[in-house]
Amino acid sequence: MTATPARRRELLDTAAEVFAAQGYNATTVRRIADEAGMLAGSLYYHFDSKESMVDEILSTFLTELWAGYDAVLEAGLGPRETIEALVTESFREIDRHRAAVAIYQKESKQLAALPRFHYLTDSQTKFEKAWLGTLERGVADGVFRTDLDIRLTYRFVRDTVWVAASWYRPGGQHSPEEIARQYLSMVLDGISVVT
Amino acid sequence: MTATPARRRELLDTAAEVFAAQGYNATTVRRIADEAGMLAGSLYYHFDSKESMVDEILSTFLTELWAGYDAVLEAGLGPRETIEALVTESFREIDRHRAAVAIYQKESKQLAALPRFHYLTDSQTKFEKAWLGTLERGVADGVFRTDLDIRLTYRFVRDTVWVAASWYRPGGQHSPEEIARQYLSMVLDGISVVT
Amino acid sequence: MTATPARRRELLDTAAEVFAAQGYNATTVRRIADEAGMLAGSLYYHFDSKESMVDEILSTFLTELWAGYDAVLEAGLGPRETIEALVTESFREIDRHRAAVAIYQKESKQLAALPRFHYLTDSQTKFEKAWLGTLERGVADGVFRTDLDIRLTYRFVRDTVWVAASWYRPGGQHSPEEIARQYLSMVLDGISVVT
Amino acid sequence: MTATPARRRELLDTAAEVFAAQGYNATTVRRIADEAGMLAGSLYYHFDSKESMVDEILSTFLTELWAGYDAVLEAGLGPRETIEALVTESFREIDRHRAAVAIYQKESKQLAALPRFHYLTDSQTKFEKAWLGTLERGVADGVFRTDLDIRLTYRFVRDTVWVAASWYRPGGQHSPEEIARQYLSMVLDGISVVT
DNA sequence: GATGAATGAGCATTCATTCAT
DNA sequence: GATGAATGAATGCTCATTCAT
Repeated sequence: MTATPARRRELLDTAAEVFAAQGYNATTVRRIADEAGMLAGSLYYHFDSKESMVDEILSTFLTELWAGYDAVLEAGLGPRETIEALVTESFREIDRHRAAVAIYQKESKQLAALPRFHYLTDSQTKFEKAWLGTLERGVADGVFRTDLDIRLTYRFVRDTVWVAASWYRPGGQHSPEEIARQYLSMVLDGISVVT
Repeated sequence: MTATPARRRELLDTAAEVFAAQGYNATTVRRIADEAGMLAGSLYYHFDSKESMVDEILSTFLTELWAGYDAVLEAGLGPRETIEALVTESFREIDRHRAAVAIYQKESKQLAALPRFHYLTDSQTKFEKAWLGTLERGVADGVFRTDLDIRLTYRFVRDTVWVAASWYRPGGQHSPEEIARQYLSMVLDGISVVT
Repeated sequence: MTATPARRRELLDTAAEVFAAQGYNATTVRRIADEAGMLAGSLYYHFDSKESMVDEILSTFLTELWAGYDAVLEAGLGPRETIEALVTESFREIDRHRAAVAIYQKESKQLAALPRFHYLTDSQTKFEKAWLGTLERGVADGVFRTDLDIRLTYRFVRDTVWVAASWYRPGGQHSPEEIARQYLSMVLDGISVVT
Repeated sequence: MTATPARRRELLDTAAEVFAAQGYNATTVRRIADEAGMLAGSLYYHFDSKESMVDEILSTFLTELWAGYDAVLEAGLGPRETIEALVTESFREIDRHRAAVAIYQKESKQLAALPRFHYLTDSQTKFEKAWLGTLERGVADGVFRTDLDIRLTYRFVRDTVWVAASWYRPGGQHSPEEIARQYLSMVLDGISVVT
């Protein structure tokens, strides 16, 4: 007999997969239940609502993400190394929580409108502070170019990394670290040959 | 008095705005009608269905996009100049069809499953051929780096450009051309200072 | 330019045809308008409502039917000859008003519930009185069998005649009079060979 | 506690009653639900659609009808006895499935246009073959009159029997067998006194 | 822990009807 | 006489959720 928290995880993983594939709104509770081999009503023994399922999926993911990010940010690295570490950590999270990341990308804007999901906005703010701050520090330190709009750069780097969740498939050709390495190489040095 | 095609356009613009903001599924026909100052049923005088609205929004956009892309591709430019022209053209399209682009980004995967939207898949294929081909040509010509996974590079450049639709607001600080210039600068030369 | 009453007739004939083919409820005003080469709204210049169209179709038919029936009933014929004349007259009406008869058969029960269509019920009553009365007279006179339930006989004869509207096509192989002759022959003498 | 198939039957019986009384199109799903003491949406737990309800009603009826008919047709009876048995069987079916028969009479033409109801057309064809064949055999054998249009006779007998569903009420004065006996007597020997 | 059956609110869509032009 | 555009009520259907068993 599976212990309750394990069963919960299992169900949430199933739900996350379906949410990621079909979108939160387009996913019916019945579909999740089907995938989990039970009837729709039975899910309500485990969860209060469909909303609380995404909630748990996203908050679990964000908790882990911030554990990793905070560790990086508190490590006292230089701006370039911080960026490198954040990107690498991000791809690791994508690897571990692909579905959750995809949901986050697609649905967080909608969900953030609901009070219970305000933490998404908070996270967004913290996120921006971390990345933008690091980039600014890098510009000040002379490691990043000064001729670029810093907010544009921020969006560029941020999106560049996270959209990867839309095509990334765990167990593919490249490890998350390898993908991070190539992405960083492109972001930092560009794709053109230096002449 | 508004001519019929003008009214259609007006309504589609309204619909596109709402679809982009709330997502296709989460958007009710009633909401669109509200926004257009009419009753839900009245929309059906102009359109067959909610589906045919997105259809017209997306196909109009893609038609225009490909007009621009085809012009670039047939201009006989070198790989670097082609990439530059495609990126610039893309940002111009984002400027002109922000809502449509956002819808395309968020919903095309779902919609492409329906027969009537197979042209989305076709477009996707043509798109990949155009960009990937140009990148490969660039690598062969020695203008793009050879040490990068070419498909990774493709996704990097592609996503980098189109996600911009999620935050871009027409009439903002930068013109589409200026944004294109800075994006290109980052993509081609990187964000780090060459030492 | 067509005079108004002629145009009305034309439109009603069109409507009757569609009502008969698709059923009253299933027929949309738009469909009738299409068939008449105009827009749905334009019909309302000629008629108050869809209901008033069937109303006019049915009442016109019933007026003519009763003109014929009354002539027969007042002719002072014997029971057998009366039945023969009524059946013949009925097939002539089916020939002239096929669509109206078909509508009457299919929809009168529903429509009779509405106050404006109470004349359908009245007609039904008169109808029963005429047929049932004649049959009873025939039984009393010894021209019709006495061993049959008279109401059953009435229904038998009535249905037998009118259902023909569901398959009858004007201009077919047999004239209405010929069909009447054969029907009467079956009803009166049976289909089996007398041994 | 009602078992599932029993509940289904119950609901279908309710639906059939309403369909027969108001017509398929004019019957709203809400009305059926009202009659069944539940909400409209609840019906969809048991059935896919309004269409699938008529489908099940009609196909169940036809299955039973053909069981009876086939038994008769395979019994090797003479033409007259076959007609007698078919008519009797028909009235028994009307007795058992009055609502279904009424629906079949009124709606099958419309419904047969839909692919899922093609079996209605098939049944119609088989039906015609059975009756017409028997009549032809009877004419050849000299038990039925030769001076009648055989197709007219077929329609006469067919309609004569089935329209009865429009007025028949189970539990009435006459048993189905008695009605069949009188109908057969009229059809075979006529209503007039042989002089 | 799970099922079966039902709720109730909401949704896309249809359609008879209206009316200014 | 007819059109184009809109109304508003109703319809079939979906779906998250509840709850007795």
